[in-house]
Amino acid sequence: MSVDEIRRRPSNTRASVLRAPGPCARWDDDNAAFIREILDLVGDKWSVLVIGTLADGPVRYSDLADAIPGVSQRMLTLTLKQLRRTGLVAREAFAEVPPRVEYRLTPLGASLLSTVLALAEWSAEHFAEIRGNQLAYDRG
Amino acid sequence: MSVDEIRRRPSNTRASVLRAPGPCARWDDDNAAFIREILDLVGDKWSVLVIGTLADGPVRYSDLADAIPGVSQRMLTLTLKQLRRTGLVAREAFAEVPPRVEYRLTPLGASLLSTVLALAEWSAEHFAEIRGNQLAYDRG
DNA sequence: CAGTATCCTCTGAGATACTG
DNA sequence: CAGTATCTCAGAGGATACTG
Repeated sequence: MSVDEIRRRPSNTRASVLRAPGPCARWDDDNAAFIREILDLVGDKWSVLVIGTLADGPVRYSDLADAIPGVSQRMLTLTLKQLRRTGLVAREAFAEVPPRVEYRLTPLGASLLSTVLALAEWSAEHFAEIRGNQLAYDRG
Repeated sequence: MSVDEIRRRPSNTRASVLRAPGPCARWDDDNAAFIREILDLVGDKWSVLVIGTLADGPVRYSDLADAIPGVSQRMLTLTLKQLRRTGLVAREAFAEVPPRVEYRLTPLGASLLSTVLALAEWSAEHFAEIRGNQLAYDRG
């Protein structure tokens, strides 16, 4: 899929209006909003860390909290809720004492994991280059 | 590169400390911070839209503003500054009247574009499924 | 045209305390 | 254990006006 196809992808929420031709390609409002929605999800402060933690199999709530440095209970709960709503993560509660709740990736979540992994790989590859650019820029 | 390799990738900022083994894999603090840094960049409200707009070649400041729905001058300027600092975007000013300034992707920026495109493609493929999940979740 | 400068608002998110 | 309920605050980001 090309950039332009994504930019112009017909919206299924309302008729998308092609803007008047200009000096460069323009984002259709709907598609810009849609991309932003996915990026909000992926770019969310904790989502990707949660997804990465669930890569190897089901994990309990408290183990998630331990595995992810710095996450608060509130944010972990909100993040999990959001991921469940999107269908990336499934929750299973066991009727035991003490209570046990496990979270795991759905197939959809697993497919996103591999995509996000490509981004992580890119980051790892260009880490040094980016740091160098930042230093050079900051020097003047 | 596997999830675990990314999770454990040795930091070049300070010695990374492997955490005590637990019930599930844990993120090393440094690597979690690094991934968050890249996701902050990519997940930024305007960055990806700017990068996508520059996909086809150099674009002037005011054309960028027109091409990206809803961006304010302030945010466009800040986003471009950030992208330049990271080395994803280059700026060229022409000594003319009226002044002309063009922005274009660097090779680094172009390589990120293709990676982000994979994410956009994933989004497009699973758009309907995600919307359905959200509806189902919201119903009860 | 291509930005800066300033003000202002509103939300993301941490800390803390409580509960089934 | 696995959450929820409040309080609080910094800062992301919009609107507007100004400038080289």
